[in-house]
Amino acid sequence: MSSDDLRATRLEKANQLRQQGLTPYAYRWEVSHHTADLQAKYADLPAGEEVEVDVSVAGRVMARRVFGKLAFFTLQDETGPIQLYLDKKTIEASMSDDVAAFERLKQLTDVGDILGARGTIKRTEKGELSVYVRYFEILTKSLLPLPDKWHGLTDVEKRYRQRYVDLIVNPEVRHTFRQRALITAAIRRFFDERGFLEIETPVLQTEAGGADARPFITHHNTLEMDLYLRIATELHLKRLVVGGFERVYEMGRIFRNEGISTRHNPEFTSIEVYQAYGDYHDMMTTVEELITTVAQTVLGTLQVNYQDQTIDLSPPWRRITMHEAVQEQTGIDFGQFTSLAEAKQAAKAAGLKEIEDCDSIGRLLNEAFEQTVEATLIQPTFITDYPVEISPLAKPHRSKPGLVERFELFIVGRETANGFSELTDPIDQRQRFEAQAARKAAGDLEAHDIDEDFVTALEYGLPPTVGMGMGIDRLVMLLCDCASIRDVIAFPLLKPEVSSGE
RNA sequence: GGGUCGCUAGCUCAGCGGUAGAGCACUCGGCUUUUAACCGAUUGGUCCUGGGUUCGAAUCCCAGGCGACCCA
Repeated sequence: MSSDDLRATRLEKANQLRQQGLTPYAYRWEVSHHTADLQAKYADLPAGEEVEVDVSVAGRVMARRVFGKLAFFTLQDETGPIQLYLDKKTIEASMSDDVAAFERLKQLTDVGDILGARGTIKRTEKGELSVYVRYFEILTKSLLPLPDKWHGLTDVEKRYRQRYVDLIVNPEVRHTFRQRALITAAIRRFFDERGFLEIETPVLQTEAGGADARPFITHHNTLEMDLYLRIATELHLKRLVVGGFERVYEMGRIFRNEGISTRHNPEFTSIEVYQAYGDYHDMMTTVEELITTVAQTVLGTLQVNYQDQTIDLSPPWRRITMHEAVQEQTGIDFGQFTSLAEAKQAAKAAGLKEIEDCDSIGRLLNEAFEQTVEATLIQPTFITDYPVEISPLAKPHRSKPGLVERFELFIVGRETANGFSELTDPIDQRQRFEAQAARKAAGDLEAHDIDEDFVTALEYGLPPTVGMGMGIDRLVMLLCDCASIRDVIAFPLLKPEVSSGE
């Protein structure tokens, strides 16, 4: 039967319900229990026994097993399944003013319908905990068939395009998004308990900044001006620290106009945290505490299984400078070079590729790091002390010229967090911005102009401050063992399907 | 951006140059202890789109679309 025929059949059933004086789209149902609560409460009820309690459940029919005068439905609510035991005699006795009740179950309900059911608790002789139904209502008539009850929905594209179907039939998907909510709640609790204030900053901005990334452009009609969607929350949160909030954070959506992959979605969730009077050493400890607290709260363990690898989150995590890490992998000490040409020669000799565009030793070092070190950082590792050229908002290192006080946290070869002692010198900041603006003028689409107002804010005085940004999606991927960022974003960006005939 | 693979019934898939198939779902009949219920019967198609080759294309070729994976 074709899709249209299946739908027509169910529409006809909805009409028949109306003819019986019933609505296929009810208004409410009094729920007394979730199925998981019942499963837990009556876990020890022996097969064949009934408990004379009144319970009321509601959910979606996932399976129907109908006999002549007896039927078993599998009902699924948010917490999971329970069986409905529907027996003709009992239903006819308890719904005596509704003679068509049992026939309605057989003829007018389908897999996919939302049902409400009241009755007692009974474990069947075959051992399945059931609601022994005395009264039921069809609360919502479903017009479309669910995927194959055994194979489910496996087509990845369909799962993302119709996430609601994915959620109905794949319990592990519901679990992932529940875990995600627990993770974000635990993160907020962590910072709230430490005196941080969550403050929301603008998504629409006249100038994007705070990161190297291409922004999305949108348009304000009455102002007749283009606006950018934010690529970071950094510059506004630091303004708040200038204003006197000593501990602030924001968890929210960031938009970057770049490609899509298993690790990139154009809109993603980050948290940025700023703490006055601290430095990057303090923040590394905080990040360590944050992630271990979240893992312990949500997973109950610090041994995380990710894609067949075991990640040990037990602190303390390894801390190693970028120079040391690169030297470990390549044997090259980038600190010894006095000229770029000399450094490039050594890099080429070590087999590094595509280094022609690097216009400084610092960028070359970073390239060497990305090519040789990043993928090896499986267990949590803080890489510290980055070149100033790639860190335009970080404070110069207190003892190492050319470097800044910055760290990045790597887990399973992925950048998971990025933090630094914030640059508080407005004159230095202006010069760094000018260098970025020059790159933009030279055609770098990820570079941005000087944020004059931010420099002004720094001139009023930013206390010594440490900041940190972390990708929430990647953390959820790690803790939920998801290979693709699309598995932790409910509605990932997809190209529209082109329907023929348009 | 490059490479590999996929797209056939509502779902999961087979068919790979000669009449478009199976299981599940749906529809009808039977059935008071099933849980992938079972038994019997029926129904269901833009084979992703557009060209080309051929007597004949779901199948071979070209281009395009969407997606997955790997690489950059």
